[in-house]
Amino acid sequence: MVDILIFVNECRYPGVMEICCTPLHEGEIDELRAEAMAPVLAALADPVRLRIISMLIAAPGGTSCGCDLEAPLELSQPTVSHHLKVLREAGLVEGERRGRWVHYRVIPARLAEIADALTPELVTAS
Amino acid sequence: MVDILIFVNECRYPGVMEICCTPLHEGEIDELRAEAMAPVLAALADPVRLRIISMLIAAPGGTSCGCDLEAPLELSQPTVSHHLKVLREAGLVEGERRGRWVHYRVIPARLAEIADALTPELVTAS
DNA sequence: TGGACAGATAGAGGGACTTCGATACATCGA
DNA sequence: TCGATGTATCGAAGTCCCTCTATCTGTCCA
Repeated sequence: MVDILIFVNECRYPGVMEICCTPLHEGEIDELRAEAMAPVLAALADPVRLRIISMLIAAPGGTSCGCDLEAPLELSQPTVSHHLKVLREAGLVEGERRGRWVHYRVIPARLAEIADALTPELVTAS
Repeated sequence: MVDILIFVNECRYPGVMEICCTPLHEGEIDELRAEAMAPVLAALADPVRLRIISMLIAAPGGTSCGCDLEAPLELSQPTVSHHLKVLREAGLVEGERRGRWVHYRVIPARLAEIADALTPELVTAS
């Protein structure tokens, strides 16, 4: 899809083009914060893992064992285990072993952190 | 002086927001929604692109031309152009050509939609 | 009109990711 | 103790992503 919008701006000051590239960057996040935030977003940036998170939240009690995820996801056990590990290492879910099962649960605060990190910037922008 | 500014915004995922940003906590999301949401998160899941978004928001007027991003990011022009393209195709930023510069701007609503989709219902989830 | 400059594109190299089958580990029940 | 079952890890194949250099397009100014 390509949207073509045509804007017609009147510029009163011919020299204004030179101002366009004034140095900016005040209050932008630093490299460290970006490097810390990206992996968590990367953990979320997979259809399978989004579905896993959604399924965990929707599950009765907010928990589900890994074996119950394989069938609806139509993925092999090692693959599901891999995705759960990624989510675990990103701090987005936690697992609790109960006998031979591991019950997984979403950590809501972690999701909220990410959401908040994306939201406040909108205040200054709008 | 009259400048004619042309907006060319390509969205690789047409109609994606309608299905992409169903909150994760409102029942189990289906495969289509997950497939639509993941690429937008993937666009965000890169330190360079997070910094670009932050820099655009922090810039005076909320816009910056691509050339001003290269130095602080310490990346080549093609690399910065590539990242801007990814953000553009995810619908997270838009570019507006002014003369030989292209001014980029974050689309706050898009960020807000992602944030809303991630925001868990802490009351029920915790 | 030609040089200078901003931006986009093409292609390549190196690395990371997703998925699988095979296999090891952990726990339960008989 | 032994077999069954749930989970984790390993290694491989294929794909995708980030970055670069080289090059092309588009725009401005002398």
